Amino acid sequence: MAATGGEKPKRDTYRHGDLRNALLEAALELARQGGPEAVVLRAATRQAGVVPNAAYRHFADRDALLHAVSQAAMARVARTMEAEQAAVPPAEDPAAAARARFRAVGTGYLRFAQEEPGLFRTAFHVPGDMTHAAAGTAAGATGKTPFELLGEALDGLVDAGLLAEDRRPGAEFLAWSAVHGLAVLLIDGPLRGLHPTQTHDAGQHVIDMIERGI
Amino acid sequence: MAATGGEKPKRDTYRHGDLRNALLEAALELARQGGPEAVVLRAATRQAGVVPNAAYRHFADRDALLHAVSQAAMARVARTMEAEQAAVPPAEDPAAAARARFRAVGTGYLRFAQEEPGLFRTAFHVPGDMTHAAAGTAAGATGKTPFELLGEALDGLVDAGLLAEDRRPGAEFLAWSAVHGLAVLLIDGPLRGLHPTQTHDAGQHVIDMIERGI
DNA sequence: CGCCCTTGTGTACGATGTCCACATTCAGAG
DNA sequence: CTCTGAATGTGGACATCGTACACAAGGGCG
Repeated sequence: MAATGGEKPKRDTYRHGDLRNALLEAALELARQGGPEAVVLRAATRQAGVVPNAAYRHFADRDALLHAVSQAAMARVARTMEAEQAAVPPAEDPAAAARARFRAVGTGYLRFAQEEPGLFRTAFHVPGDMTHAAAGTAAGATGKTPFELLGEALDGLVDAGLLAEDRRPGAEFLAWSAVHGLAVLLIDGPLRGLHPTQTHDAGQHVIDMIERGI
Repeated sequence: MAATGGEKPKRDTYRHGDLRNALLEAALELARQGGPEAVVLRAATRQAGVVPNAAYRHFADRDALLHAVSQAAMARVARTMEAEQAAVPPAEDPAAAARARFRAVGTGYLRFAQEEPGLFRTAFHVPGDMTHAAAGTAAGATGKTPFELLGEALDGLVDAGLLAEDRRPGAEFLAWSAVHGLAVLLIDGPLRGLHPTQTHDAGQHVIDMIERGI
């Protein structure tokens, strides 16, 4: 019994009915624990209770599957950021509110990176092209991608008078660089295995730097 | 003739003489063009004109080989940073000199990322552990690792009175985060394919942000 | 000169991505 | 309601990879 992995779904109908989705789900789970390189086509089909080749009816090749997983992971990043923003206490001062919303973007991003390192790495794994980070499939509940969320938060800073207009252009790349870099450091860099509280502090420090230096 | 790849070295001696090095060299080239996933053990042995298993006399497994390549790549990062520092014109004002040396660290780092994306990605590819970035094998000509070079540059800023002492602790992680994040953006993020001059500007902007926000 | 440890060889196995031909089924045209 | 074609799964096969095990070659030290 130990020989047969842990896949359950014994189909009785010839058709699966929802293979594409099942494969995506299985692949997402693989990515969750093991990152992009753990997304192996045959494993996904196994989990879905189907023969390896069946996958080719729904994905051109392994890369296409991985790409779909990447998009899904990116969408989760967006959702985590949205959740973080939603959690910020209702603001009195509009400037304080704009600032809180901006910080929530970075905090959410970093939180996701720590909580789901496998998915995080998969989201940003794109050999050759990552422009798709702005694609529709990468959007969260509000229909916005992580980049769009960041952009809006920055606009909010400008509106609130916290960021000079002439500093606005290109600011997303400054902010994104810093936060993403820290995320990498935390996930598999020298800052790995930091205590959660220290991790949070590190994140706040980086965001402080961004606010000062942007 | 087209069937046999492009490997030349027809050995006549049974012993290779310098296999470990040959493998490392071949693997480095593979990484240079194709990143970490392109480092395939069999390809390296093929290039070295030796049977696949021979590699196991010098590396425990593919991961060990990849690790060695990663270290070598990291050393090149260090050398590029050193070169960038060496190129800064002799300073009059000590403060300006410290500042220039600091900026050179970031600029060199970014330059390497653009010029050798494959090696750059390989240098920072470490599934599980990246603490080795501070290991001796990762050092450049002066025997210092990228992290150490950054640390020294920051110390220089403090000595020159450009950075408050109480801001010094942990500053390397702020700076590293920002620069590394930008490097990733430039290599396979939305900033990929930017014009070299724009690329340089982006780098300077990020370093500006660091100086202001650190 | 002879022994043995190091280094390279041969053969083999399991896993993976992918191709091609075939089987099964669903859905719509008549 | 039946027939038929387009979707969807299946089976079998192949090249490539990492790696294990047993064997061969040969260099260095007694």
